[in-house]
Amino acid sequence: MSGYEIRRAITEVLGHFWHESFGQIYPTLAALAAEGLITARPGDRAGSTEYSITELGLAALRADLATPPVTTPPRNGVLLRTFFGPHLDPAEFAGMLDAVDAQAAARLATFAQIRSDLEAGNEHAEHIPYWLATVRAGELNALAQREWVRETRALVRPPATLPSP
Amino acid sequence: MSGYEIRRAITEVLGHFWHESFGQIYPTLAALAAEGLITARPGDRAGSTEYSITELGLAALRADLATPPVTTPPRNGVLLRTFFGPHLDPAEFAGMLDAVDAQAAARLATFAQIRSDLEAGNEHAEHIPYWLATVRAGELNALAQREWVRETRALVRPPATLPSP
DNA sequence: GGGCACATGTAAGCTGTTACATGATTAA
DNA sequence: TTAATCATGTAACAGCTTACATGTGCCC
Repeated sequence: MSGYEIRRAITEVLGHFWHESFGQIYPTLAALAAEGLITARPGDRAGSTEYSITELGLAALRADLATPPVTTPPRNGVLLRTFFGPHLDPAEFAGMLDAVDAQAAARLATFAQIRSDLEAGNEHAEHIPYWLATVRAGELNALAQREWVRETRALVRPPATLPSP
Repeated sequence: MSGYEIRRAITEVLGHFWHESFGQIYPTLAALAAEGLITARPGDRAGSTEYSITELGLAALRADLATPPVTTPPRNGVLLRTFFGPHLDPAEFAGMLDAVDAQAAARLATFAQIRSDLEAGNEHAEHIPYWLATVRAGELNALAQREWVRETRALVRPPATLPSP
């Protein structure tokens, strides 16, 4: 693939759990080619370069994947605002919850589409269970977020007391 | 609070959804003091400085909180490894799932402790629902992760076919 | 001819981490 | 007395984003 295609593949395929910018991709491709982990050749379009992984590169990839995953320290803006809830305008806070819910719902719709595409296709058979697992992670996460929104709405705006009989 | 205390409070109280390092905290405190958003005074211990928020600072905090949360682009090492699952040794992959599950279980235990502390105390009454909401977010997220591990184990290692009668 | 998608690459600059240097206070 | 904790601050650097500069090829 070319750098451009790699970017698109990362955005479209890994989008819900990974990202890279051009500023990372192009210098990295040059570095990987210099190390012999990938090879470069002219692409179909003028000026474009297509890359392929080498045996050495595949070994390096596998060694990297065998490394324990790095967990990035958390910076969750929604929960930070929730923590300081009493300092926010209630309507503002409710609006934020609505936005979280709507985004989670939209993600669920996307995942449903990806899931049905994956289940319909019959290529890459050995990869399918793993790809479905990443989609499932997205679904479970979105479902948990929607549940959190429901519970939080109830928590912060307790129901009015029933009129006494 | 002093910078050191702020660090500890962030780690202990906001730890599951926020973090800051000393390299951020000390320069930021100096900048905030220069802007008049906080005031500095000598602390109890020799060489320590305690800070308090000013009215101006409180207004700035509220303005910041009213801003839409910034969502950091995702880099999920576990899902990246899952996506490339067929390139991993199955035992390695299973070990990663075990680790994810164990970490989620540990987080659930921590959250249970925090929750009971929050429910027992009767200070900061107006904050309690919001603090419980952040804990609940951690719980729901950990539960979703454990469910994902269960489902993924089944997905990638399909049950042996039953012996025919 | 214009606009869009494809395509590459770099430079400026911001954010944030890590490591280090330094020292006071407290508990074992 | 010695280790741990409290406490501050900086410098080097890693990582990454954004904006910009530049150009091709296709479709309307």
